[in-house]
Amino acid sequence: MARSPTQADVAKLAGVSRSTVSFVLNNRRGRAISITEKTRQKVLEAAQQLGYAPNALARSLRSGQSYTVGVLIPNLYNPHYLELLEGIEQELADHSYHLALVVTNFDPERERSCLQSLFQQRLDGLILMPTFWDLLSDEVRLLSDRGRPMVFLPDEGSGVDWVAPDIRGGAEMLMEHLLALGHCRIGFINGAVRPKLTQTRHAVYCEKLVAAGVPCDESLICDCGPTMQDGYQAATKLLSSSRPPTAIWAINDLLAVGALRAIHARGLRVPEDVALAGFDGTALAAQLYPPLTTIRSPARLMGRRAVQILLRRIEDPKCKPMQTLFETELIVRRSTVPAKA
Amino acid sequence: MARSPTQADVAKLAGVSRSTVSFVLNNRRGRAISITEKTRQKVLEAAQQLGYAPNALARSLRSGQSYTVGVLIPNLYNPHYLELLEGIEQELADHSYHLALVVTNFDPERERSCLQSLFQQRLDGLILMPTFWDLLSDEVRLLSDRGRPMVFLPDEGSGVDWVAPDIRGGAEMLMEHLLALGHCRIGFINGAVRPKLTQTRHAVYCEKLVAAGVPCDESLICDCGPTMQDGYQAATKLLSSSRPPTAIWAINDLLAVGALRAIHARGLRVPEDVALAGFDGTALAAQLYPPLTTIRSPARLMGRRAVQILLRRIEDPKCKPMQTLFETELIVRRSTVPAKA
DNA sequence: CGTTATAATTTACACGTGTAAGGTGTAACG
DNA sequence: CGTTACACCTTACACGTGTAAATTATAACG
Repeated sequence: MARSPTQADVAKLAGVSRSTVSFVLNNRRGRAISITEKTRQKVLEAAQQLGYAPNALARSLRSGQSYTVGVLIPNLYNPHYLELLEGIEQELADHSYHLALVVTNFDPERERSCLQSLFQQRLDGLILMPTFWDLLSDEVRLLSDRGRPMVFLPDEGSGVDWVAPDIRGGAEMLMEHLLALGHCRIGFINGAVRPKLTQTRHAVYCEKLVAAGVPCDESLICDCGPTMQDGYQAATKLLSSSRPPTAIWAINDLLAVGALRAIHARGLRVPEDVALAGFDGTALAAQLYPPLTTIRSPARLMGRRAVQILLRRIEDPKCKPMQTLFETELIVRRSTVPAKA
Repeated sequence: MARSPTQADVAKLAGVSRSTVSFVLNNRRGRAISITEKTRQKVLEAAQQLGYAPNALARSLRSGQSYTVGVLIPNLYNPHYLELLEGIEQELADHSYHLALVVTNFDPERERSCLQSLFQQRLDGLILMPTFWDLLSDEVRLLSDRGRPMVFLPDEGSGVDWVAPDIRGGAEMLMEHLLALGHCRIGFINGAVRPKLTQTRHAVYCEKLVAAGVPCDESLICDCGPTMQDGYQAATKLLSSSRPPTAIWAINDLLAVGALRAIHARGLRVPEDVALAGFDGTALAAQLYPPLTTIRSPARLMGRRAVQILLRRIEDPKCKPMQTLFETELIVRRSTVPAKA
């Protein structure tokens, strides 16, 4: 009921000064400050009795550290982002850091207000998952100038810290896989909320087709929104074309879920009639039927690494940019290669 | 580079006292404090020039409000929890509150340390999604006694604030639906991480069978973990029995995903050979093939409501317990009822 | 016993803010 | 001209903490 007890309350009860309480409670062994065992016990007992807990805000104000990291996530329904977030959360927890979550929905305004939080010292650092940060370069530069730590995940920029998967490598493996299976008409479902996030895969898609001597048919490329439902509609559109594709590549696993339903709904078999592949290698891909061929990037590891870099940056703001590129891996499953009957 | 500017810096540059700066910046119109337009402009200009932003920590320390709400979530892969979280996040954002996320993995230790945070005034309140809180009654009671606001989502206890879906009603509708379709052997996949979360559905499952004159065959009930993979294994086990079920009810949509793959993998058709139903009514359920019959609870709304209650509680700690039960809805889809051919 | 070294504790300041209370200066009015 | 009223601004305190510096108590030693 009453307000939470403070060191002053503990001090009064124990009959000592407030700073003695502080010394006892922050007792770093081997410190130049010494306390009699007797008063030490008195203080601990009083603290215990009152149920004292230090006020984290006051502590942060004093120390300049909030032990809180902000995380910008575009949405909460794409499992790839969530696996990244899982890694981030675990690593932060391992270091006793707190996690402030902001869902941006790709809205620059939301992102801006989040950067503002970093500004206001509520946060020790920021992990920016795919964002419009290129549109916010003013704020970002200002924050950089003030030495505010931030890590981009994934986003490769020079002079800043980032973690990213080798998207190009993965995309190449995937296209080679599809082409090697003999597919010439490959549909491409391109969730185009952010051109920046999709441009590499789009480029590789075209390059690999051309390299294989296949013309890049624009009608096989279908832009759409970010949800499963969008993937369903995109695939439906591709399949109802007069010359439908024999394989479909959805730019991420989430869109592939919708695409898979669209294929099934038309009574087509996967992969016999239409092969299907995704991207990201989420757990969901393995649980579809048939299980989905995809490119795995080690999302949880990437999340953890982003935190490691951020914490390193916090403790040493001057150290040179840290950037990690993670290998990706082709996971071939039944959605492109039928079980040997 | 240099530390962030404070009101003192602004004051010095503008040539006024620090508190004048504070008055200008917090300028509540119609306040008893008046400032000359001239100095007002001087201050604003100086603040602008220095890029001043108020220190949120100091402000919180002073005001006793952190404008941050803690959210305990069991994990980040069950879409139902994520939809609840979405609602929470949106409503918090609408009220300019911050969201501190803690993933508990059903680990009481994690939950305890999170409650500790509330203790330390870092948070204004807490939203507890399914937790072991009944095991933490000591801490919870202590926090309650100190008037710390918290809302349970979902968890019905007397004397505390909560939001919950009508699980019993939903379960009854679902069982009636399956029984009406003529199913007698109904498998029940029971993700039994927390008995408390599943006991109602389990009870209804038995009651409705008995009421229909069908004995409750224990071999049709399969406990399992919380992941899609667990659902796959559970369904596989059920289907490989000597007398396999003609319908399967997975206690949530996530487990149903795995179950669906298991059914398909055995070459069985849904719903002709085995019908399948889930629970929660997540977006994922609609995107499976065939689309999944399920019980919808308005997750985003529930999340929003939880926040509304919490904020109400924060502004008036004395008001009587607020509890909201949300209606659930049976969504019949093709996984139990075939399309009319 | 007086001095001194050192252990134990306290006083004092800082972190950055909001705001009550006090102090100036100017204008109005008797 | 003296008083009063008011607009404007500043001084002063509080929030709860960590810690340097100053102070007091204790013990050691000549």
